[in-house]
Amino acid sequence: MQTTPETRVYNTINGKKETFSPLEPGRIGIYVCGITAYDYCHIGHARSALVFDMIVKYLRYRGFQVKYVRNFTDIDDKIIKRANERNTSCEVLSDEFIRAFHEDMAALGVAPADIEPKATEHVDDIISIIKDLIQRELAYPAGGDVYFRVTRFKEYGTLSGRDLDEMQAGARIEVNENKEHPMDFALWKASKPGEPTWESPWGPGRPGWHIECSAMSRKYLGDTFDFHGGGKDLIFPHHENELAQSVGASGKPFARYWLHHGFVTIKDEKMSKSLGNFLTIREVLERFHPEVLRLLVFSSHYRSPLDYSEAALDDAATGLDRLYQCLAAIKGIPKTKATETTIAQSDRERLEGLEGRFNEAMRDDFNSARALGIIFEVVKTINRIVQENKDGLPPQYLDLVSSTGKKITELATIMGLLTQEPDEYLRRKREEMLTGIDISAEKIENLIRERTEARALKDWSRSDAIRDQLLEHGIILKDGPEGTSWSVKKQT
RNA sequence: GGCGGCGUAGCCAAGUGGCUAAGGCAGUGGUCUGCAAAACCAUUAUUCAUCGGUUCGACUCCGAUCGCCGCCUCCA
Repeated sequence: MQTTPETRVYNTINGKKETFSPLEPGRIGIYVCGITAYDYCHIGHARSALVFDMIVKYLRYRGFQVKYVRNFTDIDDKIIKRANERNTSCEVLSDEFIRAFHEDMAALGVAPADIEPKATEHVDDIISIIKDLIQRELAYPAGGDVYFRVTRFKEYGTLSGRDLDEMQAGARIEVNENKEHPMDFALWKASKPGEPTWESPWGPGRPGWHIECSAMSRKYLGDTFDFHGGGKDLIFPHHENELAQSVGASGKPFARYWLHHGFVTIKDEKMSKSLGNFLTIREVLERFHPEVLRLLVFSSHYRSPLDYSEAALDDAATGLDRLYQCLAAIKGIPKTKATETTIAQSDRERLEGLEGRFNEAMRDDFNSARALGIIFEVVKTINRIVQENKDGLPPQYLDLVSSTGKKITELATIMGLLTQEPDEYLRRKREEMLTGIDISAEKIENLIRERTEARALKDWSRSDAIRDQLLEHGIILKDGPEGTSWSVKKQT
């Protein structure tokens, strides 16, 4: 654990990068809004999970004890609607997609949150917080519903940077006679026939969307805690309303730092269910290694938009191979006793400076893109050293190179990258590619043997014919010092 | 209409009031090879949407213009 230099984070609430200091020294509480479980997750959800996975892992690497809470919304309008369409219950439906979510996260290598609470398991906590709000006259029951009284909460709008008058001007709000003010929002909704229902002081009903997060964050992290995160689209109304509810109920500060990540776009348009331009996580993982997606995601800053395309993933895949190939190459350097070979001072400094520069980047609002750039720089330096010292390196230099390799692996792991054994990764990659090829490995090996004989006889035309034959099957040959190896051509 | 963000090489993407404007992909040149391929190395922006202003000095700060995107309704 290093003496921690300051970490700076961009806080949505004031639009500034601030120096982070935890509420309690050494400990961090973070609440992230998870999914509404009624469908498979798309790449946008993946980005959210990956970004906060990285942030939590980084904070832990920095020595903080992190309590990470990410909820599931398992009761809401969309779930009710979908359950009705499918002729099933909300519970069955949301369970199914929570399971699917866990599968997707496991496939992505995203660690589970420490606590993953569900709204339906916290109805008592929700009711209790609503009572507090009513008592403080920040909420009122009306026609079986309960609404938050926005005009009573002076700071309403501070998170999203708007004020009530502005919002009303351009508002597209449904008419609701029960509400005192058009911007008042539901804390509790009277249930309609056939909907899941809980008893409450205001009659049978169910929680509104925002209140669950106020109740669950309070329960697991307390009234005031460090980080609250989610996608930019949650800033308004979800987080604005949460803030109002929580501060309203407790009279204390709520989240101290608000982190919001940018969207995944496709052709520069937001990926969303309503636009229908989304890809599910499982669809993408059918075609790409999870670390490829991670490399793409962390190649841009978490607050920027991220444009998704197959081409971008192809690029990322090539980049990932480069990283793994470097690590594999390090293992191949022979050790020599020679003392003639040296590594230039500037190169040594580059290798030794890796962790410091990596941290400089990550400390600055989790700038994973810059951090990756630094890793790639070091990889390039190592590749050059390896190239220039094919005959081997003396022990002290070999130690430097291999410990740098280990450090690269350690740091990349914060982003969930380079988690496999390099040889294993490269081997499996080849195997996976072979599945789309209409020729067996055995047959390939036989042809290679035949070609080797031809080459020994300098029968180049025969040799080239065999190479062309294999190329038709998508197999590329490589003649190296230890004989001929082969790989599968990239599919285009 | 209100609020916010973005515009950096062929593509993606960091970054800074003044040292060589990271890095990845693609391209080009080389090493290697019988020729290739793969891998590796080298190289690729006198310039940061446009026009003004502040400054000794701006791509970085300010203003305007153009273009793109997001939020204001469910949404990661």
